[in-house]
Amino acid sequence: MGRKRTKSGKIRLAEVAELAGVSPITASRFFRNPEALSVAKRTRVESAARELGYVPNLAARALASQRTEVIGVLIPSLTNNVFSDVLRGIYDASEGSRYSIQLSNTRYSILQEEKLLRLFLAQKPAGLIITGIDQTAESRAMLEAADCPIVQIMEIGPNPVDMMIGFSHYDAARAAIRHLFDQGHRRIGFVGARMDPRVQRRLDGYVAAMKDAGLFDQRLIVTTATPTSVTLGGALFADLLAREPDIDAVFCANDDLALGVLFECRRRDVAVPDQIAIVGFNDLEFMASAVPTLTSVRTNRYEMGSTAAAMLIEAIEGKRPERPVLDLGFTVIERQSSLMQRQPGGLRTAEWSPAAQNDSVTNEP
Amino acid sequence: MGRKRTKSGKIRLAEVAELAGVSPITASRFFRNPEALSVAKRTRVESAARELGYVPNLAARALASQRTEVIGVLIPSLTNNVFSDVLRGIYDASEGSRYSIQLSNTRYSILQEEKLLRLFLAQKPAGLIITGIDQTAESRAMLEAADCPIVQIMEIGPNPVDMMIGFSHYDAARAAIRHLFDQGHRRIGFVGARMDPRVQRRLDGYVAAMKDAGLFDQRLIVTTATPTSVTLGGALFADLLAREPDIDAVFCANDDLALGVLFECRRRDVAVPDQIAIVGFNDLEFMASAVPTLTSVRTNRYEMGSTAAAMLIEAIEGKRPERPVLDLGFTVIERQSSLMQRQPGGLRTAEWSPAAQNDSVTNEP
DNA sequence: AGGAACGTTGACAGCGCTACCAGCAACGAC
DNA sequence: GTCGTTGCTGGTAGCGCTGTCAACGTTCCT
Repeated sequence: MGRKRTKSGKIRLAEVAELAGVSPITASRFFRNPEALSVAKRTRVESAARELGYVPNLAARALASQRTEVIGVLIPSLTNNVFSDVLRGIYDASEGSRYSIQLSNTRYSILQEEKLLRLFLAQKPAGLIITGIDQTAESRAMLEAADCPIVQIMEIGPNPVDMMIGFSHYDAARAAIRHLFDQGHRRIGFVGARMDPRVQRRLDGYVAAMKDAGLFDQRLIVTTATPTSVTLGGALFADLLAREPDIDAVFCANDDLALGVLFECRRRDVAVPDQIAIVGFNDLEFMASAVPTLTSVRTNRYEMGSTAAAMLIEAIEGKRPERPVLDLGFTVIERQSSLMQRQPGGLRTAEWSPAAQNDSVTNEP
Repeated sequence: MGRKRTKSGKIRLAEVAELAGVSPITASRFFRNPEALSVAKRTRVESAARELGYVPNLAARALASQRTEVIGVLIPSLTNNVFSDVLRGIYDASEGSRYSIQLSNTRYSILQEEKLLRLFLAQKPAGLIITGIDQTAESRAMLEAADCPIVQIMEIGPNPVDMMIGFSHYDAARAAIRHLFDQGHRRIGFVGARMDPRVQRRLDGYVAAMKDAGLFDQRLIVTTATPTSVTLGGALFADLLAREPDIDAVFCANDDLALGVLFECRRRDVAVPDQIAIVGFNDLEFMASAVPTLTSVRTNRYEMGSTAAAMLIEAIEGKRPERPVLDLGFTVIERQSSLMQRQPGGLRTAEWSPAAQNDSVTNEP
């Protein structure tokens, strides 16, 4: 009776084919492209597979077809809330598809990223999602030589490797500062941590806005390479306040820092927003709940992840998007921490959509 | 000249072997068990591999060896901070090993878990990390039949499938309540969300502690199946307070809820801890930074992840741990939000270590 | 009616690696 | 000196699947 089963007792494609009364290759096609089969054989194979509880062997498939059904994802941090939202989007969008996610953590190092990229590409992934637009020259070359679709996420920039989805951190920061100007603030501090490329571009946006208004002062900027935390936000703000007691607002490069600043204000009995206005970045869930509620720049992180994965899967399957670069925009969510006169509703938003926009404050260099 | 290269231009093991002047199988052994080679051949293969930039084809390896070098990880949520810490531990511990992590999200559904488990096991993972001790009977059967090491994480219970690492949520909750008793609180509310099995066991611990003290009152408990959030913490607390205005403390099933409660207190001008004491669970970073600082039960999440992965890898390689069940314990971090008289140092801790412990409050049923 | 075009199916030959077993030299025990 | 025994190396034969191409009807066009 030949070898009916492998020693491990697993059902092979050949068994399914035999039960269905077709050749193995026909059974194989059923799983990859059912439309190519006649209805009769399709149902036969389907019921045979179900009856035997067949599960394809992905290793054999990968070896024979010279490609895997793995989407590689490179992100800089697993701890950061921002990435957990993005990841959730990626996993949600890939669920139900044939593709599985292979995740790796670059720890904010582009050298580590290069190393992981080499590893990933050697396994011929079906597609790749990478964070940001700052890769080493070597990484860039590998990406360009890769024969799979690639999506860069988190921000947009001039030279996409392939597809790109994100928003302008520079513009978002400028919009936040403009909001503070609108509320009458002039001595606006900047608090930033980690200082990865995207935080750096937020700083650039802040600097540009301040310079445009003739209000730039280097001493208003406090940054550190240390990873971000709520506690750190409080500490950096304390430093800033000690040095520049006349500041009237703080723009924080992320919401954890903003929460830390809020707590530090409370600790020092500094009134928010009357003495110090606070603006954060990302609009994490707690911002709406804090007392006072905290203004932040909402970024569409979940959508970034899910859209990136969806675009990637489409591209893998040959349907390339009409526009390879997608700007998801951002929204300044104005809340109590930065509004000088309370609004009746308590919430105003200044949305910035990338499509139809002619706004001098956010778009000028 | 035979086929020197595959069409894709990739270096194969055979090329490395040829350059090194050994047989392919010897080259293969170099990558799996270098000690089995003579020093001369070892160095020859090593330099040949380096020179050609050889990267093994994992699909072929998996197919030939009938096993993969993949560690499957099943967690219920990607959003929850708790799991991002655990995950970081897992990824850190697996880095540098030959194993790669395959992550899937059960979304707190044991049916989804069962489905994913079936998928994972079909690919013969090298090992498996699963969350919690509540699996379907079907899942349980599959796990017991699986021929790979398995670690259950996040909590400990009576019947490990294989290895287990975590702590007693029940005991941790009791320790938190005991701390509140010590501080003179009697009408202690419970605020919980999502109500997954571990939160449920925290509730059980709370109930047991309250009953033991003769202080149990069903009306002190507010729970919901809704996913947790800071905002939700405030809302649940508002409900509780409306119904039971005489409460003097709240034990929150997690720190997000606790932060929400703190904000709600601030919103209502309820003094913390003088009118209401607050205790959270997990000791996320912001708890130490809040105003007042928030008491919480510290859980060793990163260690749980890293130790689980390390144990698993050891077990995969044949070195099974002496004790398959590891209790990582917890620590009640006492901070301002629950201390009736301020301590000079501002921080006291009541550590509970699983090893040498004879504490009636935490260990009685 | 002849032929092209299409849809459907199957035979064959690997994909790149490792399990298994055999072979060979060097060594020590009797 | 013979016989294991050990350490290292290589040959053979797949692992389970799919790419390629050829072959077979069937339909449709001219």
